[in-house]
Amino acid sequence: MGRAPCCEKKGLRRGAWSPEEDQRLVAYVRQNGHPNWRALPRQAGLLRCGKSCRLRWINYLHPDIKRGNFTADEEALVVRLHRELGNRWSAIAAQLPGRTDNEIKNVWHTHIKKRLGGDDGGGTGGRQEKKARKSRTRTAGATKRPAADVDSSERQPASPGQSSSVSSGVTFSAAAVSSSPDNAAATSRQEEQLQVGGAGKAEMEMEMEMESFSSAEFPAIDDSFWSSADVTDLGLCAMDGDELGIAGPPSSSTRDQDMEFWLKMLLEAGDMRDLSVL
DNA sequence: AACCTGTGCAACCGCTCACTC
DNA sequence: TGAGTGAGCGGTTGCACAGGT
Repeated sequence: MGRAPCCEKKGLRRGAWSPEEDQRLVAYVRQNGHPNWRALPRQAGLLRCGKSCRLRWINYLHPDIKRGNFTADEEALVVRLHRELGNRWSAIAAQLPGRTDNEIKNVWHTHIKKRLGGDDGGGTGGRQEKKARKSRTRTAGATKRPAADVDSSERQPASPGQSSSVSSGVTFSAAAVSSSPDNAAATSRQEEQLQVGGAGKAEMEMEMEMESFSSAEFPAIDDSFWSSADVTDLGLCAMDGDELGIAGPPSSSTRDQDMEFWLKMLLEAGDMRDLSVL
């Protein structure tokens, strides 16, 4: 019963929105609201799919949207809500005024999940692998947007207040943090890496060793840890070791020292479990 | 300087739900 | 009651850019 496509794609623009389009959309919605997204683009004089307009409005143009990096509190809330609600981003977004489901989803996949120690089993788990593949093919001269696409000069600059690399703080070694559910995934990641590169094999082996150590010897760090003694409250995202009063990973450290540092951090963090914040 | 790789985010895709007729 | 339609949601992709080699 093939559903009709949400819009006739022929002749419609795709890709990044130009300032003029934004302006039109905002002006139209301000004046008329959005009783019917499907009809809106035509009425507003936009060569866009209604769905696309809706998305643009909700995720970017809506006056209540809060731009910029997530605060520690917001991240903590996302972590907690995700634990309660799963990947129901819209439900999570409802608890974070000014944040959209899309934004939260992005933040989750790019920042938080990584910090929590990798794949949560859902969604974009294969991202790294795909990216790697893509990079390989891209250099061989592949992916470009369709011709209908906007040219790059029209591309939106990063939104106001948004630095393009917003990486917040410390990057955990996946091995050191890997909390129990993820061992399989982590292992496969490592296997993958082992296949890819000959260099650094010793490091890999060490990581794998560390990982088996962490899963065997560590008390399992369950999700409640991350939500109770929140990551941010441990200062793991925004502070370095000095600020914590803990000797940070020596700047010219060897990898072993790094490992030791993070192990120590995690062990100490484990003692902070009942520092319940939320 | 040139190239390669990883990251972050905006946008798209496809599915499901809710509603109407 | 079932088909058609619009809206919403979650997953995925494409691209720019930063950092590394």
